[in-house]
Amino acid sequence: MPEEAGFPPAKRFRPGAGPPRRAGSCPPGRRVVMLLAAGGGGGGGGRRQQPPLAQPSASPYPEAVELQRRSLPIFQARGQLLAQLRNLDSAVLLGETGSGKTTQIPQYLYEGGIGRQAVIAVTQPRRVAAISLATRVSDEKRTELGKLVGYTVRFDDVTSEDTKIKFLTDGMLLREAISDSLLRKYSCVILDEAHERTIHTDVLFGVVKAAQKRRKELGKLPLKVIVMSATMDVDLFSQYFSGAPVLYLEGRQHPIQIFYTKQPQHDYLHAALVSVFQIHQEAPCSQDILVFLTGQEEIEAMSKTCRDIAKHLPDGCPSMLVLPLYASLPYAQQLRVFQGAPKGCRKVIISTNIAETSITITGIKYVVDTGMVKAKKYNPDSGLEVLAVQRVSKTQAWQRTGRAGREDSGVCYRLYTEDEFEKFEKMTVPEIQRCNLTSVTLQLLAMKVPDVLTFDFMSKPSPDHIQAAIAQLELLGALENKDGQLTLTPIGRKMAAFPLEPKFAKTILLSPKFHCTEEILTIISLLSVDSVLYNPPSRRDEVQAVRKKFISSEGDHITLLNIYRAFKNTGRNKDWCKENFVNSKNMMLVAEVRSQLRDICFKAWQAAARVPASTAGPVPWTARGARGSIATGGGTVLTSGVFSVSRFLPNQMSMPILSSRGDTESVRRCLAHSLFVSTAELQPDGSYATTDTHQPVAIHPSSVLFHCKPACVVYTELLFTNKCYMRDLCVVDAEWLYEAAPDFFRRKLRASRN
DNA sequence: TGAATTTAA
Repeated sequence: MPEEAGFPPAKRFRPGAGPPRRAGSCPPGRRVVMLLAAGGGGGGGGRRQQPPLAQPSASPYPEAVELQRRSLPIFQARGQLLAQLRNLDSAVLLGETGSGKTTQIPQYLYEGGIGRQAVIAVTQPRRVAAISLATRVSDEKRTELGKLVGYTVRFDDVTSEDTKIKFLTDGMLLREAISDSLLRKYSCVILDEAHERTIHTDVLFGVVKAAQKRRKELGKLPLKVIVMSATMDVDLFSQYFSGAPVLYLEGRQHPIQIFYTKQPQHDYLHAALVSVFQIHQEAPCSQDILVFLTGQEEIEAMSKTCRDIAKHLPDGCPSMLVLPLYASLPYAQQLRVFQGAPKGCRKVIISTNIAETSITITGIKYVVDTGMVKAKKYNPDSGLEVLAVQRVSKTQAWQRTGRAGREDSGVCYRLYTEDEFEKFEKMTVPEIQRCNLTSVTLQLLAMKVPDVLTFDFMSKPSPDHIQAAIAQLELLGALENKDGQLTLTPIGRKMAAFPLEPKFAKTILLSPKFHCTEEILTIISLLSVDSVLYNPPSRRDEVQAVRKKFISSEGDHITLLNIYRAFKNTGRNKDWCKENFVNSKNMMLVAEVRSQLRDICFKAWQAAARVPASTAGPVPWTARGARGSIATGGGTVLTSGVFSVSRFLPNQMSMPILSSRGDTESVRRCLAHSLFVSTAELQPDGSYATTDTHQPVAIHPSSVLFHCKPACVVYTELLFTNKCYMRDLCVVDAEWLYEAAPDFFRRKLRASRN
């Protein structure tokens, strides 16, 4: 293979769960039950007699579907699997990709009469997966989606009273746990893709374990927990669920050849380029290539280089279709990776880690793995989040490799040596140890977890890390400390009702005081969705020219508000989006988020009204001489005397959703009052430093304030990349900040010192 | 003064 990269002979692997193994030797779990012997897909050798389905009469599906289900590797283990699962409270299921575990196990349980008393939940880290799995399983059961089999994701609940098998995002189940921490609706919770260790799955581990224990103590319907993982590191899962047995299922993956480089590569981009063209010159052009790089800029640059080189290849060499792939690419361009290349042309996809799990492309024969990712790390000392290019973990490398063997045998070029690979971390550090914990902490407190610091996390974040989250929540007024016991304040409870970062929830809850809830709802929706602005580096001048008309000297929040208004005024027009370099898919999402938040404003009020007066506390908003229009929440009527409110309030009202009309100052005041922890001030030397810790920071070049030097700003995000950048800034008056939090700012603000 | 991985509620 590529001479410069210097690949020695390949090794053969069956990917999915990791390196090759012999049946007897692994996996390393404690009580391992091998449910399916090797050779499942081969067809040769002694074919086992197929066990009949639970009730012969319960087979209403046409033969084709039935045959298809029976042909899955997992089917041969069905009887054993059910026998095991019937008697277990908890189990860990290690199933390679292609084993059929996610679609079949919920059906087996249901058909076997396990967990029929209530609902079987299957969680997924991603929305699309939850939806497509539910669709698939309801097809297999020949039922209408939303009847026996349904799904619940944000903005979309396709379930009914008949639903017994429910696919949902892990974030959604977590949200449900806030109002019912015992998960009473469910007889069984299957946590799928557990190896990905998303922050939501990790919190769910603890929630589900606690619910299981508590239900047992109370003599209620037992809760069965099944953890499903596609990688070998299941020991931790098993230990966490008091030594739950590990059931092992073999999958059906195609063999993949792996090449390592002979020498370490100091320039992985160059090595990737060489590899791509080497493959291109040698392999049949119907075989596509997938390259893993780290980010947009790198990918765009590499795409351009590839296209340039492809133009000047010798005769007889196939042509090349180069497609970049990353999350912020407009949806229409993302879709192109699924289309086949024209005849005589090879498809080369250059992607971020989005193609590791989120997007699956068929027909990939070759994977080129640079061994690098861009990922967030958390620095507990400074409390800063750092985004940096780093080495992948072994798990990630296997995941990438597996992308080559989905339909047929494949090849993976690893642009690092085998020795280097051996030094990679075994697993990716779980997200819960890598990011800000304020949201999680608020959610746990809303579930009335007695002590967040001792919460039974599978992989504990450091105490400093949790303490920092508690401190943030205290500053936001969400917490109070009653005799050493942390509890939520009434505002804190309302904050937990919003599917937002706590500081954004607080902003909304404060907005009535500034008569600008309409505007704040829009701004917060825009901030809580992926960027609606599309900035192709190659068309920078065009973008700048077009964006000029929206720009506000008051900062990014007001600018975003202008863009949303323009979008709305054009009737949510897609062509308008395209002309203005606005990501229409994200913009539509903003509108959905906004209406959800608006609903919650009404509900949060109603919920607060139900709390007895003694504990309700003062209501955070008062309607003094209303400017603008008042919207009422679907005829909400509150009984007077149920809660304590200021005497200025009328008897009958709901949370006032007012518009400040053209008054942007009150919007900025509102932001100052809720984001005061995140302020930075101009220093005498022209640089910026945060007010709180005097961390040197800079205005991000994407900000409309990049060329300006306002004295004082609040920002919504701080991220360390090349520098410590503030993103989404709003110009504020130092006086407003002082007014918002006099204790916090005493002797801190430059303005108050001078 | 110069640039963002990804997912979810």
